[in-house]
Order: sequence, then structure tokens, then C-alpha cells
Amino acid sequence: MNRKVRVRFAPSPTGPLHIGGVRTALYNYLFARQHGGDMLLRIEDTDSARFVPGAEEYIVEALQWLGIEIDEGIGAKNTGKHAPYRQSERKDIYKKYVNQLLEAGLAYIAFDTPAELDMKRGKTANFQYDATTRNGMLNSLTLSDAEVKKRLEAGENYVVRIKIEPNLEICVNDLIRGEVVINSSVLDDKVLYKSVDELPTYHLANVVDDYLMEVTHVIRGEEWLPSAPLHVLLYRYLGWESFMPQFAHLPLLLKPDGNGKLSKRDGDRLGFPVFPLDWEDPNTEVISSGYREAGYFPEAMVNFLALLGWNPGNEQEIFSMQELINLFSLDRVSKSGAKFDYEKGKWFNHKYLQMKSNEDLADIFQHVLVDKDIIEDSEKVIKVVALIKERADFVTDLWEQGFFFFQAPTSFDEKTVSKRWKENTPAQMNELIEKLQQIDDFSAANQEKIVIQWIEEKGYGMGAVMNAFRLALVGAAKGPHLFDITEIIGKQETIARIKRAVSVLAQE
RNA sequence: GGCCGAUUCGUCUAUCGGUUAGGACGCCAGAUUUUCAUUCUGGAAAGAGGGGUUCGAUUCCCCUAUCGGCUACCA
Repeated sequence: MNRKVRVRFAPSPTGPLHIGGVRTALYNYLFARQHGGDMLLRIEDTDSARFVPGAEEYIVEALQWLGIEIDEGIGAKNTGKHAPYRQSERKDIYKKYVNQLLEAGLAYIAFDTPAELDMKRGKTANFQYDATTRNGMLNSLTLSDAEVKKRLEAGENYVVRIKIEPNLEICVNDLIRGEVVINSSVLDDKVLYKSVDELPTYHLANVVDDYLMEVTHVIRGEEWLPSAPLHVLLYRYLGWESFMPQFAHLPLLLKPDGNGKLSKRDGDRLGFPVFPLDWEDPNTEVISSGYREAGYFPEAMVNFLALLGWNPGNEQEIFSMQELINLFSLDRVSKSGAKFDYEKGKWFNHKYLQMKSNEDLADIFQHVLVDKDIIEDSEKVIKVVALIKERADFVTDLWEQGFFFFQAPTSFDEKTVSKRWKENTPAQMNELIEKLQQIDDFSAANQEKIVIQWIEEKGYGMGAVMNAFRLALVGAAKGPHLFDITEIIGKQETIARIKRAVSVLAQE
């Protein structure tokens, strides 16, 4: 059977999209594009209690920012022929298959309340609702038809459970891990449907939808591996085994330190975002920071994430989305979890920042300047960016690295002052002012020639003069080539800054 | 506890039985530099342990250990 490749990303709208989810979406997308297939976005909102308003919009916006395009479903240009793509809007569809399973005797109705089940679990260690226990519970297998009917008519809440046949070897053929075999006896009679909200659970919904939506490959996180056999069984029970998608369970993204799945708390604790975009919790109004707002380029994010769990087998590190699409393959996805290395993420952003043209970077940097009420013509900003970009990881770093191109230092670094500002410095600086005063061609090269010549003639220490000069201009012992700075800020400003340093530092 | 999965430098990883176990991030040192940074060069740094299979195992198998995931009327 040769079907068109169709994959889906199916998050639940319970909050902002987690970075691990982003990677899952990315891998699905790369796989779809490489095979000329379709990428669907489906919203798995079968838990009405956990629905968070705004989460769906967030997911769509995040994927858009990253350049992960949706061909069908939520957020797609064309709605698609399998609409709706929100599971809460597909109630009738699921109901039909629930009934089919019920009629075939492959599922049954159970009336045990959550409280009763809790009690059972408290009493019996390792209690599992399955072939060994279902006969002692309140369900359509133990109750008479009349009793079941009576309860149903009375409007009593119930769930539908799958009736797992015990002692069956179930094989899941995973594209990343190979064959995973488990015995059906360790599976419990999972709830497929709950009458309270007339919604199925994930297990039933994802199988039904993947079948109906003609999904060919299910690429999802490793946390789903244990329930994959259940899904296989469901395909079998529904008579769709020959249309069953292929599975690929991705390794998890782990905390950078210690162990465990990467969580929101880790980001807060270690000071980096775990979400693509800023997110404000609608209830608590607490804001969680996102990569976009932290200054990351989406291309860098994609590159970084792509390599967390996959590599092409050579030593290339930088990939465009198109290259990733060409190179990606599921059999080069690693099996073990990857610790999230924020430092490496920064390095990727640094690389992408270096690849940007000075013009593009200047345009972005202008926003930072405007926020600080600094209005500069783009010609100057481009020149500044060219001088300082290689020292920056983020666009915001550009300010830190080059604020002195736009405003005089407001303070002078103490350490540098005590090290570089000596007794005879003010006199030298005054001489320097006079020297600069006489220069007409204020280009860096010409200034440098004249100033150095002057220093040598006078027999001053090169380091002594230049470092004090820098301190006056920048306020600290940092920054690019000194005469590049003076050329850009100009003669007048240069002299003003030296004068100011002489007067301010004299008072100390 | 049970089930499933995983295990190469601190981190991400390459190696598909024979390698001085390679690269990248980070770290350290040196060079360059009037400062800081960049850049360049160099360096330290790894096959969890134990059994097999084999002429030969990081690589294949088993056991143990460790880590992770799952074990809900959550996804």
C-alpha cells in the first residue's frame, strides 16, 4: 500500500506549547516536507477540565513564528476535507465508534465512580481494571441488561472501557526503536469514553482521528510508547489494522542538570525559556518567557532543536530549514533522551546573528534604540553593527556592546580608573584634545597616524595614553578599535568626552 | 512495585566488529590586540559494571546497575 505521507501534530490546549512539543512538531514537519506529504494540526481537547483559553492561538502563532507550516487543520489556510480538527467538535464521530465497539463486545460500560476506584486502588496494591478484576466491578459485564438500562435511563454517569483480551503478544513496530513487544495482560481496560462530557479519551480519539484523517505516520514523544500497544489493539478492534499508521517515538528533552523531563520550572530555576513565545497565564497572570521575546532567531531555534536528538551523520552544524528537510531521517533519530543545553542554544543564535547582513541587523537593532529614545540614521547604525556584531549573541547584546556610540558614558569603571588614570593623565588628555582639535580629516586611519606619532614624539607610554583615552570615551576598558569609535562619534563628541572625563575624574 | 525504553568526553553527538574512539558547545592555556571581546592555535575530557559470542568488541547477546517514561473518567 503506497499512501501519501500524512503526519499530524496533535497538542492539547492546556497551556503554552512546550519546547519539547515544538521539536515534535518540527520533526513531523521535516518528515512531511521531505516526503511531499501533508502536515496536519489537530487540537486534542478531549479533557474539558484542562482546557486553557488562548492556548490554541498560542500554538498556531508559535509554529508560524518558527516557520513550521500547517497544510491542513487548525491554523491552515485551507480548512481541509477532514474537518473539524478540534476533537471537542467531533463528539458524534467518536460516539459512533464507541457504539461499534460496544456492539461487538470489545468494550463495555462501567459505572464505578472515581471515588470507588480510588478506594479500590487504596485497598489493593497494584490494582488494575482488567480481565482479572473486571468481573468484580460495576459494569455491563456483571450487571443485568435491565440494571444497565435502568442506570443509563436514570442518567447515571458511566465510562466505556476497552475489553482487553489477556495474554496476547502485541507488537509495536517503531521506526526508531524497532519492534517493541508486550503482553496484553499488563494493559488495563482503559477508559475510551466518558459520559460526563460526552468526550472520548485520548486513546480512542487519536486512533479514530488518525484513521479518518488518513495519517500514515505517528511521530510523537516517548511518553506515548507504553500506550502504543493499546492503540495497536484499538486499530485491530476497529478493523483498521491494515490502515494503521507507522509509529515513531521520539526521545524526550531532559533537564540540563540532574534528570527528568524538562519542565517549566527548570526554565524558571535556571533562567532560560522553555516556551517558544511569551505566555501569560490567563488565571494567574504570571508571564512565562519565550524564546522569541528573549531575542532568539526562529532559524537558530529550529537548527538547535533539530540537532537535539537527530544528526545527519557528518560534522555539519548549521542547517537551513530546507537542508533539514532534505537531510532528515527517522532512522538517524537517537533513542536516548537529550539534556537541554541552553549554552549551545546561545551559540546557535550567535552563529545566526553573524550570518545576518549588517543592514538587516541594523534594522532590528533600531527597535532597541527607539525603545531607548535614541534616533539615529541607519547609515551610522549599520557601521556600528558591523563593528560589534561578532561580540553579540543576541540583538539586545548590541546595546551593551556599543551603547557608547550613541551616548557618552554615564560612569567610569572604578577598576579601570585606578589602573589607567594616573596623575599625569589629565595633562596628557589636555594635550590630546589640542592635537585632535587640529585634525581635519577625522578618519580612523588619519587620526591613528597623527595620535601615535604624537605619543611617540613625546615619549609617552602607548598603553597609558590609549587606555585613558578609551576610558574617557567608553567609561570602561572595552569596545572595538578606539579610532573606529572616534571616527563614528565625531571630533566634537570625542573632545567633549575627554574634557568631561578630565573634569569628573579630577574630583575623585 | 509492575511494564516499557535508554546508557560513548560535563553537554549534544559520530562510529553501523578491526579507529591514535572523530566533531560541536562549554572549560583551560598560548598567540594576536593600546582595552575588552573576537579570531587563531593547542589542551584536558568518554564507551556504567560483569559475563558471553568472536581471531578481535564501544559496536552483537545475557545479567546487574543507573537513569528516564508509563502505570488517571490527563494528554
